Amino acid sequence: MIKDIARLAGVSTATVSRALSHPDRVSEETRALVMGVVERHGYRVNSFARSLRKQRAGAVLALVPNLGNPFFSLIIKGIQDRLQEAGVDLLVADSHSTGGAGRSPVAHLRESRADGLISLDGSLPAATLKDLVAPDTVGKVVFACEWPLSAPLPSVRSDNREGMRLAVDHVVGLGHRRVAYLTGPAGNILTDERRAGVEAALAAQGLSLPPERVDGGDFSLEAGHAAAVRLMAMTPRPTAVICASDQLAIGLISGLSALGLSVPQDVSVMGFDDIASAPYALPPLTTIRQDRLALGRAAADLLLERLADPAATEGRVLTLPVELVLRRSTAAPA
Amino acid sequence: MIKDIARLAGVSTATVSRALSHPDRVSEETRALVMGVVERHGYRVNSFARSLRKQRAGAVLALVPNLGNPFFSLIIKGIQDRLQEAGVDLLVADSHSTGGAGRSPVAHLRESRADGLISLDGSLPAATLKDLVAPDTVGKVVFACEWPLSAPLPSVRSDNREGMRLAVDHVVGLGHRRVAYLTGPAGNILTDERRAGVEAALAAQGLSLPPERVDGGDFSLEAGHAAAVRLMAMTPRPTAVICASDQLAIGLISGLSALGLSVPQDVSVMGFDDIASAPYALPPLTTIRQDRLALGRAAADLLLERLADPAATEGRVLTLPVELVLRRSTAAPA
DNA sequence: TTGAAAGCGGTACCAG
DNA sequence: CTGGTACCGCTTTCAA
Repeated sequence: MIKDIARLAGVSTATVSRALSHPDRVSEETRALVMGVVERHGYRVNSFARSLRKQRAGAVLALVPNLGNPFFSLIIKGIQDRLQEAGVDLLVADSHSTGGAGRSPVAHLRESRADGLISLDGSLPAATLKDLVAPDTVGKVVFACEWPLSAPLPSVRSDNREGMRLAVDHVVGLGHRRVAYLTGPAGNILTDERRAGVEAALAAQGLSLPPERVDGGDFSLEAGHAAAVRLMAMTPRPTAVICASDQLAIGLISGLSALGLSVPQDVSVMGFDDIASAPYALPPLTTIRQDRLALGRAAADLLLERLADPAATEGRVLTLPVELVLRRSTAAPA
Repeated sequence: MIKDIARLAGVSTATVSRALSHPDRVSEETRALVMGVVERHGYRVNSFARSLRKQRAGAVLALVPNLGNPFFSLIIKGIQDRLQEAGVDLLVADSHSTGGAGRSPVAHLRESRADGLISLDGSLPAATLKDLVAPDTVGKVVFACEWPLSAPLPSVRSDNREGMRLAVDHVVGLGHRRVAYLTGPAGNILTDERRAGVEAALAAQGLSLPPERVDGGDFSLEAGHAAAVRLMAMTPRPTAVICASDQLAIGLISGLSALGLSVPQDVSVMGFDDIASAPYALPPLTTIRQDRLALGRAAADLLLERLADPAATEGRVLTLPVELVLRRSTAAPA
């Protein structure tokens, strides 16, 4: 194809290639000539041929725990925005729907379909993780939002502990003493971090988090809804519940409402994330905001930098600030 | 690379290639021999070289109006699930964040980065649309959820009109006579379809939808929230509001609540979509369910079929059934 | 069943 | 600044 352009322009293929990829290495007139022909024929370089020759895909893979989970959409958008600026394509895959023919996500790297990988899943199977830290892949991987405890790979994350400190200080400041915690899925790093954050902040206030005041088990609406009955059956009841996610909080409020209880009159509820619907919950949800768009962006940025210079980004961890967003779901205890 | 394997196995590269791609065209023992070496060295084919030779990318591009909008996540997941089964990769791009260097999404097709395109955006710029119906691309494109009115391209969609008929019949059956409609963004095909559906169904009941009883303007939570004041300022007030999306409905309920009004006692509210949080809204939202996962799946399926046989899928339109989901946000008028 | 070899469409080195 | 050309890694005739 480039041959056709070369012939039509009366130059060599090398010149066409240069005119397209290194405009400055070609004389003004030649460039105009070539570009004219290119334009007129709607010529586009074949990305395989180019990739094969340059040994890079021009694409990056994002690995998402569950593509159907709306929580990730903004992170993905952040990633895509940044990649697009760099002229890099974004491939997405679901880390849970096990690669059809059992293909590990790392296959994309090894088959050079992608130059790098951003994982939003910190709980990858040990085998996959092992593949990721292999010498030929370790320089191409970055984590976003979650991260694996067992390997010191570069990552971008929100300041989960600080977020929970903000949450605890807020409800304790309101006068709550019995605060319950709705946690995420076992084995998840965010679950661990946030819980540790809650415990530490509570301890700093001279309070504790007895295990029976911890419920939940995943980040979902359902889990939050289901926890309401159990939490309210306790005596004495907790007067405030901090949730590991907004979904959990919204589910909880729904469950509480089904019990005839209202927020924040009967219980205060806090979320974590500040998802789009948090301001429209009833009552509007007090929560900890993490900037998912910025997180995605930063992760893409980090990966791009890592691909360019693996050594410089070795083990780099970026912790993004979080913020307390006061709305109406918390109040002083009755 | 394949050369190394060939050398190590003591066979030709052709044989290695065959053992990998057409195991049946190679003797049992040769295959075992080759596979052994492949296994031992963790060899993976280079996808560019293969793509370059076979002239196909093994990837498909999904074009999303706004990657950050959680509404699309389930559709994307459906697409990805189906593609994965077929061993095809999924690239995603945002149709609104105009391709960095102004690259049209069609560039992916022309540069053979993707074999096909699934657009979730029915309102593509005229120029893009023109590119899509060009002879060399028209056989590679399919629409999902939305579709362009000006070009008869294959598409998968929900039965929007029937959905609105269900909604209208439900509220009218409850005894409502003054029903308002919260509509989507102007120029959007779903906006048009759904509104037409509402009008037709209302007409069939001997009722009408005067323009002043139409509000909204996009599918968002914000728009729903903002509409509450205006809707409630009307005299006489509408007793039921049908919304073009669940987001709109949830925003509306929030706005209503800020006004001291409650649903469904003061007003009945219906949504459309049945998003994950609909059952957890306060009150749980009565809505029209569209199966976004199935929709994505079907779209991927259709594209795969179209790539295999463009003629057979010419202008094909798949309309997926929708369903009324009764919850608590609707009741007989006071 | 297997091997030799011709590309697939570009890129970049090396001369000129 | 431009052209000739080897080569990126794999697939697929064509012959043997």
